[in-house]
Amino acid sequence: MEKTHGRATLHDVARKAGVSIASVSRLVNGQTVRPNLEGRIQEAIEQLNYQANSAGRALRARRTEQICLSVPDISNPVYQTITKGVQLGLEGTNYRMMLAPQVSSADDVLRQIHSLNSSYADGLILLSLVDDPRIKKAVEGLDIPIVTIGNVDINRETDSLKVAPNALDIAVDYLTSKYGSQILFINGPKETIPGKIRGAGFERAIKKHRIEKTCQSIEAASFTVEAAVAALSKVKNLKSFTSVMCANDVIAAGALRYFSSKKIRVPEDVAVMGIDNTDLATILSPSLTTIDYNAEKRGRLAAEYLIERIQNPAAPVKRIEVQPVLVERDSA
Amino acid sequence: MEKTHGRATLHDVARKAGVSIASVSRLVNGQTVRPNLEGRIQEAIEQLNYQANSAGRALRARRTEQICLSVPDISNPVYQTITKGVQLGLEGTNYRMMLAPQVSSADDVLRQIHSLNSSYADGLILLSLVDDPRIKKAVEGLDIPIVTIGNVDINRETDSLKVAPNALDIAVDYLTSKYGSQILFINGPKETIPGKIRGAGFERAIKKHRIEKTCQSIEAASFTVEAAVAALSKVKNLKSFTSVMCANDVIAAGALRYFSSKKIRVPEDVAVMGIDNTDLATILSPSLTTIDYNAEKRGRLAAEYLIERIQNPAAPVKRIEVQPVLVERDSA
DNA sequence: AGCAAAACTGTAAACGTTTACAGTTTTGGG
DNA sequence: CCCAAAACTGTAAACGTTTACAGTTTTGCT
Repeated sequence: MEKTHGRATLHDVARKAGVSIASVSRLVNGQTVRPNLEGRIQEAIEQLNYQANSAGRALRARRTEQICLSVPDISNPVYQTITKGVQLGLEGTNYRMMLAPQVSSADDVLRQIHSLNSSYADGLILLSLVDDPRIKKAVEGLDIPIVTIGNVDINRETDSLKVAPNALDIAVDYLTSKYGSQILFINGPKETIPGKIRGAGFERAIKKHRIEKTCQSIEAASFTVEAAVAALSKVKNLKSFTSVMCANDVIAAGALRYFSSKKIRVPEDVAVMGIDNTDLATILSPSLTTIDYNAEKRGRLAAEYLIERIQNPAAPVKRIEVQPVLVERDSA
Repeated sequence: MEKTHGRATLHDVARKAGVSIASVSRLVNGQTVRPNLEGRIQEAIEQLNYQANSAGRALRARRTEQICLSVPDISNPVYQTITKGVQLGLEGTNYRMMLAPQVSSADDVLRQIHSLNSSYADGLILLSLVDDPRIKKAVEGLDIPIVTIGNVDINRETDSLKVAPNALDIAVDYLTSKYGSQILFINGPKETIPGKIRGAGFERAIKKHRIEKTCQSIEAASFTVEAAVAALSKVKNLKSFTSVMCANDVIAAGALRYFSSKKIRVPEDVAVMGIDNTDLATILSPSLTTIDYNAEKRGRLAAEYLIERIQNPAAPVKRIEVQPVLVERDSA
């Protein structure tokens, strides 16, 4: 008889079907068993509503069928899109996804990585806003595979998904040709990885165009609407710019909000452009011209690559560069 | 000596410290041990970088320290906010959060609930868009506690967090007093739980005001910007309405987008109001007047109640009703 | 039919932890 | 200083699964 309390185990099924637990286990795991057994076992499984216990399996087989996703801030639409992509990539596998709590500071990331030492996940998708030597070190001690999204550099032969660095060239090409060379760049905090990268990208692009003199770069204290509004409202010579390039869509939303409050028309008086092409881009009015960074695809690929790596640790390392794509809408 | 391969175990620590594994386990779990042992054990733990293996613990102690959050659609900002709230509620505990893949249809929910039979989580926070008798049944077979958010009704003594049903009274009161009694209500799909509830709420509110004749209710095919735009563009007598009440902020974003494209000014020509008070509300221009449903708080409480319930299954059932609050901004 | 090889089955051990129980040490009151 | 009670420690079993190994049955060829 099955136990009256708690869920049915392999033993219960085996007893009911009159076979050994090994046979049940094998059937459950997709190995072939003799047809006469298979019928009885299937029936027993059905009747007892048997489902393999994760902990038992994880302990013995040394795999949890869980992966961990670590994103800096779930409020940012780009991370939501990545999260969705990861979910998509997991579809059809039997991997589950842990969503790590907010991991914005380096300490958060470290704590997160450290916690993985208790082996509750088979792999990690790491997205860090910050770059810190301690992160590199912590990651080396970790014995599960990692896939990184974005430009976090860790000393490890790690699969990674980056966006090709020419996004700001595309943006500056577009803006200058359409609105002239007076571009204001609103960056996020320079101590973040995207802040560094996108800031450098802008500098490179305007240098290439030799328009450094007519352009300017300012910095919002964070990648939020409020910080963008605050940064923008400090700009004295706002009228001298014909377009505003924003380091991401959220900052662009801040710019739109600021201009709307000042009755400055977009794009007639000033063009606004974002980066990421998140859901925001079509929600905002005017809809946002932006550079698509393929967040969903990167999330999906990250999940797929991570699982491939888990299943085949020796496979060659994948370092993918996704191409940014200009998406023209109404704001620029 | 510790093993050369893999992570250190209790045995490794015990051997190094010259004590029994039981003592190490106890120290790790916060029980008191004699000071002379404690020092040695701590040192061994440190040196071996020991961290208890989740699977071993889960198997033996019958708790995974994981909870599962099941949301219909991570693209909807309100679920993002709830997710964030849950994360907040988990902070300071050592519970981890699994984010279930998209569970929009009843089948998805069923699959999700069924999968929990493999005991990979100690509890479930359930948010369902749909109501289905099979869900009730599936939930009854589940042997872990559940906290529901929203009006999903399951036959179980379950902790739940709802929003008091007077939100649409508040909204209609406000709109009529400020913009008169010509209100167009844009609902989401009526086969969803929020669609049903909010639709009924609107009917009740306009009946109370005896303004049924000047109001109208239309239905968007889904809770998305595009569906809202589509629904709105089919309305012939749009000019006869002085305000538009939307079943949530996303639909309100669609309304704003539609009006902006038609050069209809908000709120001068028509007022627009949403429900949820998500991040969208401040991102949109004009910023959205909306009814705050306290998504973050509900998420946080859901997590806290779930953990309380896990730790004390016999505690009295909590059925909380959060009060909706009008948040006045620029759109109405 | 007979036999070797192939295909399957069952037994038992192991994964790393918690915990009941019995045994040991410490504490503190007289 | 003695002794009972309190506080702690160690031993060993158990949680539910997978899997090596040895044993059994089936297959397919002659």
